[in-house]
Amino acid sequence: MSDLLGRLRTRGWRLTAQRRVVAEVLDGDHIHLTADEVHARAVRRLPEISRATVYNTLGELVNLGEVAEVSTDHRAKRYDPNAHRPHHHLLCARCGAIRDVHPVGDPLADLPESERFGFSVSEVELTYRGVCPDCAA
Amino acid sequence: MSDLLGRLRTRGWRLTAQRRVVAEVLDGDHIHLTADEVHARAVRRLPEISRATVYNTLGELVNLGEVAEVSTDHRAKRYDPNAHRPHHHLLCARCGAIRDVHPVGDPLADLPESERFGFSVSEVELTYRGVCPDCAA
DNA sequence: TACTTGACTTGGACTTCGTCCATTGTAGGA
DNA sequence: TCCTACAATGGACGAAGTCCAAGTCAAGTA
Ligand SMILES: [Mn+2]
Ligand SMILES: [Mn+2]
Ligand SMILES: [Zn+2]
Ligand SMILES: [Zn+2]
Repeated sequence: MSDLLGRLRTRGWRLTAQRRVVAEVLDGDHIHLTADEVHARAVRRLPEISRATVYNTLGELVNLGEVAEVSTDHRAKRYDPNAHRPHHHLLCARCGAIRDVHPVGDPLADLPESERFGFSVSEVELTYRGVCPDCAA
Repeated sequence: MSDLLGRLRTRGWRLTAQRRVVAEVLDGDHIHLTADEVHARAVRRLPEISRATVYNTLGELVNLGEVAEVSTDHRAKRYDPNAHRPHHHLLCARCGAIRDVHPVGDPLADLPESERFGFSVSEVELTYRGVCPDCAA
């Protein structure tokens, strides 16, 4: 996320207060906020920012490959600024906590040709579920 | 899915026309319908069946472990009658086609202890994405 | 600095997916 | 056949997200 704004400027992005705030809110590790959570935090810094703008900006960041969409539960999408180093997710079935994880090996290699049905397979998403230490206590 | 209705009856399920129709609609291989698709097909056999009943019945089947909920895209949940033999999914990014797949190896074993953050991990969901033969042509 | 303009933002209407609930109907046992 | 607890209904409601016409403004130009 470090020099996100610089990278975006060179791509012709118009730098507005709203976009700056959305980028700031997304900064950090193990960040997986919903659009409404992003909006709530953005409003603290820029009270007049609209929900529509947050959705627009998140969508653009996803298209540019700067942010990844994550579907953990069947609820709202979550937005992950850690899009540059590929990773997977571990989540707590009780409280919804999410951690970035890096399994060993390549799950793509585990899908034999006979199980590909003629598809050209390019991507794999892996979600581990369990109970976190806090919820187990 | 074979003797689903029999199994449900022994569990004290009241056997109604609506539930029978929902079960019939879900019968088959590589079936991953949304609730509204289930409703549309059910209506053909039982015109007065309501959306609420379809949702209720699907929810019950999921709780009983007879049907699995699958979240492929970020849209509607899909209902998978193939809940008894565990499997994963391969889907086409263009047309949304979904196939059941069985990767080799155990993805659970690929998550080292150091990447578990104290969680007790019990479940793993694996989704492959690509382009199906029809869409590639 | 002031001007200009196309890109950006806004709020509210709208859509989709799903839940909830009061009322009505009925499966299955007595 | 009758009873009644469980199930079905449809319409209101809610959450998440999209769309649009109108207003605003970033940044290039002079
Ligand atoms: Mn992540
Ligand atoms: Mn399946
Ligand atoms: Zn937890
Ligand atoms: Zn396809």
